[in-house]
Amino acid sequence: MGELGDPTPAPRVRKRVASIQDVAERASVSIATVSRAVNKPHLVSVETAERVRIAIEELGYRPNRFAQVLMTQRSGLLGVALPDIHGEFYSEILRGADAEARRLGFQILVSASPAHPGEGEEAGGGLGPALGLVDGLAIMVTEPDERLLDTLRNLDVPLVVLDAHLGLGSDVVFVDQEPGSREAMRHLLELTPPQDCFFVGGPQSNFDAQARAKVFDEELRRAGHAPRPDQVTFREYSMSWGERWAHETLGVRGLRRIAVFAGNDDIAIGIMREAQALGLIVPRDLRVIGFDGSTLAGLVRPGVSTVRVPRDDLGRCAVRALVARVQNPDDDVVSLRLPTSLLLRESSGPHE
Amino acid sequence: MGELGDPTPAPRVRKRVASIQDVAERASVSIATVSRAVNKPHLVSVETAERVRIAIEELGYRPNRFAQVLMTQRSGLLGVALPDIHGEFYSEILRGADAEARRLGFQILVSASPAHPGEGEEAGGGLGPALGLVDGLAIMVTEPDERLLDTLRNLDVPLVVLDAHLGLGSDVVFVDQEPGSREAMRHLLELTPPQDCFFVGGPQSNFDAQARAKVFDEELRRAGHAPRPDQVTFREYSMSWGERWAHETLGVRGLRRIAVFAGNDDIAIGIMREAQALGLIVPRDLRVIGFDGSTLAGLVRPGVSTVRVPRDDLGRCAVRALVARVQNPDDDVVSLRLPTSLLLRESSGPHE
DNA sequence: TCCCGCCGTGAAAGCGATTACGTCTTGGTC
DNA sequence: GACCAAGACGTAATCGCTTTCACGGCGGGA
Repeated sequence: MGELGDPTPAPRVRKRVASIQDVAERASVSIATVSRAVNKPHLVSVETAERVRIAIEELGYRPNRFAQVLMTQRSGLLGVALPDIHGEFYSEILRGADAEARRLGFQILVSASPAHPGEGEEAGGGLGPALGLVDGLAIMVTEPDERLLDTLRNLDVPLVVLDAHLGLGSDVVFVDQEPGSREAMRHLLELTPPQDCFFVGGPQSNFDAQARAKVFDEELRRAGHAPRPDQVTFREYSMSWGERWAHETLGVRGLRRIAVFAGNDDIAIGIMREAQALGLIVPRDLRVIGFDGSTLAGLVRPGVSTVRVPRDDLGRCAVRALVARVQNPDDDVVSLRLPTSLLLRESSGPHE
Repeated sequence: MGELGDPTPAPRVRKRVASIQDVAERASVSIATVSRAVNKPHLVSVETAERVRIAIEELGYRPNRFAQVLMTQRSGLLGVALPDIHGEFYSEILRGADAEARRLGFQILVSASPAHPGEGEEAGGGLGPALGLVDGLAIMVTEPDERLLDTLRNLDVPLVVLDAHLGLGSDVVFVDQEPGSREAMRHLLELTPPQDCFFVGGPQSNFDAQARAKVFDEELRRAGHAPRPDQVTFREYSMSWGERWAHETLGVRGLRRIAVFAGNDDIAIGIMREAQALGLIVPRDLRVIGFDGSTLAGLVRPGVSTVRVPRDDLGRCAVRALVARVQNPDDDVVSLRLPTSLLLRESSGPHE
C-alpha cells in the first residue's frame, strides 16, 4: 500500500519564498486582487495593477505552481512514454515532441518505459507516480502487453497512442509502414527473383516488425513465390544481429546475389559490414534495404537504401493531438497516418 | 505580467475521480486515517488498514499528486536542461540521467533550452513555468550567458551545473577535457611536426571548445612551436563544417601530411570524408582525431580515433548529485570530475 | 485502586493559489 | 433626486491532501 505514497520522504527543502499573501500585504490589497492582477489584468484598475506589480517585483514573487495546479487541475505537463530514449530514432521523436510542446506552452515529461515492466513495477508507461502530474499521456507501444493496456484503460487523463492500434478508443498517430515497405520490396524484386529475397527483422512480437514482414510476404506471393521459412527471420534491432545473420547466410551457407529487406538500418548496416568483411561487393553480391532513414545509413559506404520514417513528425503530431484533446476533450477521436517512402542509395543497386 | 499565469487557460479536463474523502467515507474512518494508512501504515491498526485498502481498491483511488505535492513541497521531479536533446551526445546524457533518476524514485523533466533564449523569452533553462514544478535543476551550460546566470542565482531549488564552473556556489559535475585532449595531442605530435597540426573546433564561445583549443595551444608550444592563427579555427559542431574546412585546407590550399585535432567526431568525420572525396588516404595524407567517442566514429572507414567522453556517467552523476542535495541541502558542495581518455583507431595512424 | 503512558483515531489547521459572490463607489439616465 | 449598471475590490469557499494536537480507552506498575 505504501506504493501510493511519496516517492522519497525527506525533510523539506525549498527556501521560504514570498507567497501571494505577502504580495497582498505589501501592496495593501487582498490576495484575490493580486491573483486577478496577475491572471486577469483587465479586472483591476491600472493603479492597483501597478502597485501589485511593484510588490511582486520587490518580493521576487512567483506563484506557487503546485497550488495553481491544485486549483486549476492543469499542470502544463505532458507525459511521453517511449520504449527507450536512446538512439536516433527515439531521440528525434522526442525532439519533435519537445519542440511542439514548447510551442504550445507545455512541457514534456519523458519516460523510458522498461520494455517489459518487471513484476511488481507499476506499468503506467514508466512514469511512476509522476503519471499523476501530467495533463495527458502520449505513449508508444511496440508490443502487446495486457497489463499495460489495463493501466491505459483506467487512465484519468487524455491518451494518445503512437504507432499502434490498441482498440481503446483513444487518438492514434502512426507511421504507415506499408507504402515505404512496398516500394522497397518492389524495387528489390525488380532485379532479384523472389526466392532469393530475405527479410531480416527485429523482435517478432514487435508490431512494426510484423507489419514489415507482412508486406514482404505479400509482395513475394504477388511475384508468384510463397516464402520459405528461411526467408523470414526475426531477432532484434541491432547491428550485431545483422552481422550474425549475414555470417550465417553469406558465410556459412554461402549464398550470393540475394536481396535483403532489413527490419531497420542497424540490421542492414550490420549485414553489409559482414558482407564486406567476407569480401563481397554490395550491391553486386548482396542488395540490401534498411528501414528508418537514419543518418548513419547515409554515411556508410556504400550508402544504404532505406525507408524514410518521419520521426520528428511523429513526435510533433502526437503532441499536437494530445494537446488538442487536453484542451477539447470532446472533439472527435482522430487517427493520424504518417506515410513512409523509399530512399534509394547504392546498397540496393541500380534503379531505373 | 501575464507571463506568470497559467500556460494554457482552458476548461477543466480530468474526470471526476475518487478523493481521499470518498475513501474515508466508504471505510468509515476519517481522512486522516486514510492518509496514515497509505503513508504510514504502522500508525494504524491492521483491521483499519485492511478496510481502507479495500475501499481504495473498490474506488480505484489514487492520491491526487498535486495536492500531495502542495503539502509536501516535493514533486519528485527533476529538471534537466540541456542545450539540445538531439544527437547521440545529449541523448546519452539523458539516458544516464533518466536511469539514475528512476533508480532514486524521481522523474525527469527535460528541457532543450534554446541556445540563446531570444529576447522576451524567460531564460530559466528552457523549462518555462515548469521550473516551478521541479525539486531541483541540473543544467548544462556551454556558453557564458549573464541573463541565465541571473536566473540561476535566484533559483529557489537546488542546482547542479554540468560541465562548467559558473562561480555560483552550486555543485558541479564536469568532464575533464584535459587528459584526453593532451593524450590526443601528444599522439599527433609523435608523428607530425607541430607546424603541421591544426585544431578545428566548435563555436568559439563554447567552453569545451576553448578548453580543447587551450590544450592544443599548450602542447604545440611545449613542442617548441607557437601556433599560427591559421592553425586554430572555430565554427560549429557539424560534419559540414569539417567538410568545408577540409575543402579549404586540403583542396584549395593543397596541404598534405597534416594532423588535425577536431572539436568533435562530427567535424572529424566531415574532414575525413572530404579528404577521401579529394582522393587522399587517411591517415597517410591526413591524420585526424575527434572528440566524444561517438558510435559513428567507430563505424566509418577508417575508424576515427577519438577522445572518449563518459556521457551517461555525466547524466548519472548529475542526477545523483542533485538528488543528494535535494535530500540533504546542507551537505558540502561537491565538484565531481569525470576524466576523458584517448581511444585510438586508424584515422590517426600507427602508434607504438 | 489509581495513575501514567501508549495506541488508534478524529477534528481541524494549514499548504497557496483561484474564483463565486457580495459590497461599495461611481456615474449616467430619466 | 432616485435608480441601476458597471467597475473595483474584499470575503470566504474550495481544491485534496498531510500533520499536529487532543481525546478516549486500555494495560501495567505502584
